[in-house]
Amino acid sequence: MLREQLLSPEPAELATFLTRHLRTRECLIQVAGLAEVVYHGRAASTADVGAYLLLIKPDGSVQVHAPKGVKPMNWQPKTDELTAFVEDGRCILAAARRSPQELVRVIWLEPQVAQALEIREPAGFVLSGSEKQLQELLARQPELIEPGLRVLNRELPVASGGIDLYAQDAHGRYVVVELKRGKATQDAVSQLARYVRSVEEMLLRTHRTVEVRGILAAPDITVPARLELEDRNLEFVVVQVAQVTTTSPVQASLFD
Amino acid sequence: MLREQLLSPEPAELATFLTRHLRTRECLIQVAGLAEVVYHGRAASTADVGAYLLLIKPDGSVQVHAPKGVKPMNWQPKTDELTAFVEDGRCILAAARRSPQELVRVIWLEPQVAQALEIREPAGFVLSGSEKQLQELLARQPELIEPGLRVLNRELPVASGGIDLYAQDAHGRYVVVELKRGKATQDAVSQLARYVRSVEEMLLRTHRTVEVRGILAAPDITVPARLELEDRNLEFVVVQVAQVTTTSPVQASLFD
DNA sequence: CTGTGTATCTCGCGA
DNA sequence: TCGCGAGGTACACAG
Repeated sequence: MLREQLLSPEPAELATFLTRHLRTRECLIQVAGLAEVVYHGRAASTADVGAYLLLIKPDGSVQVHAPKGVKPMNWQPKTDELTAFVEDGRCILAAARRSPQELVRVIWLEPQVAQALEIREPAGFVLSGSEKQLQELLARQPELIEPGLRVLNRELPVASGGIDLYAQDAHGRYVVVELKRGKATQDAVSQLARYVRSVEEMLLRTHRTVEVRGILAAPDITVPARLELEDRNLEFVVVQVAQVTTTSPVQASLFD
Repeated sequence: MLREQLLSPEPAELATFLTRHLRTRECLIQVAGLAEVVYHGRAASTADVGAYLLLIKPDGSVQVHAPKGVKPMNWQPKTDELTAFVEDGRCILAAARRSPQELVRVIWLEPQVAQALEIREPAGFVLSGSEKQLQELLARQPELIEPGLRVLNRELPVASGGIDLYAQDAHGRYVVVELKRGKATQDAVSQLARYVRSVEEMLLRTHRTVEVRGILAAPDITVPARLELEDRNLEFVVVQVAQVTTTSPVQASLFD
């Protein structure tokens, strides 16, 4: 799996190494050591010489990690041009991107370890608990939101954006449901209000008068959001994706 | 800088290695090889056996990278408990976190390379072009928004959230300015409308009548946002953080 | 290509 | 802690 490793390579060595593996696009490339990083694009940034870790994935994405946090210090999600060369006696990696026009340059002063790791295609990855799943669940069992609710549409497109669930209640009133997988904030209330307004406008083109209900469905809601919700005459309903509560010995020991 | 490296370690070896370096919290730890990853917390996920790269930073953050994308496949931003042990003949890394209660487990089937990299403290990192900078600029030169505008407050706290710029125009009318560093969307319009409403309510407690203007200041705006803005009687002003347009030979060659 | 919305968002700042 | 908002957000998806 470790295809190649260089220890404290010379600039030219590193450049050759990088160029070779960038070409094949088969390996995850890593370089660790002292470097400067410059970014220019949507914003601009400079990082003084420090000990950083560079990752280049086979898909061309680039990330430079500092010793803290999950987020890279600098990155490039999709590179259109990825080149390594020697300039002023130092190896430089340049990751460029059009649209938006952006450039990340990593200037290696003291590369310590460079590796090329062979990576097979990614294996099956399943994530559960997303909003999409919640939507599917509630589309099947709208009574979890309110008895008598009938779902007319999912992801109903309306004046930019889609309404999570569009429904009719037991009295025939139209209902806009906005789902959130986490605690609902004021943003969600604004979003819901926007959709309700769109639906009202839409219905007023065919109906004389309309009453459209707006329901925010989430496991929880912040206090300010709740206030604004009530202020706007919208409603809140608790919904929850069932989480398997495994209490394996390991987990128990780690949390207790 | 490369403190220690193991090639194809036995489970017990890897566990010992991890435990030792987790204790010192001095090194960035890396393990690459075949593993399974399980996550359970705000959501839940499983990844089949695959070739992944594990990074553990000195601050305790954990990330598991698959061969694609900037985002890790699994991660843990801040771990309260980080342990490595052998179970059923396999080395397991467990990263646990209270609040939210979350657990990431990496089960190593075939660890290939494990490294401990010495990392010095992060060097000076300067980002320019942020909204904060834009705010500072416009607070100093409010005439860039509108002639005669006087800034009364920055980050004025109001009903949860802060108003970027609170000002008064040449006619003495109060003005709420919402800044965006990028293209303004409907969200920004909602936000601005919310703030204008808050200010109106606030002023109505001391004034008989009020007229509060709302200005969205950004380099650009989406069409739907513009429509909603006009609909709500709010205004848009183009502002731009000056971007240095370096056209160094390198950049030119990379983009042309 | 833009526009929109989700995210285990992360991260930092305040109350 | 919670709540809010920014982010070079990344990323997927629709029109």
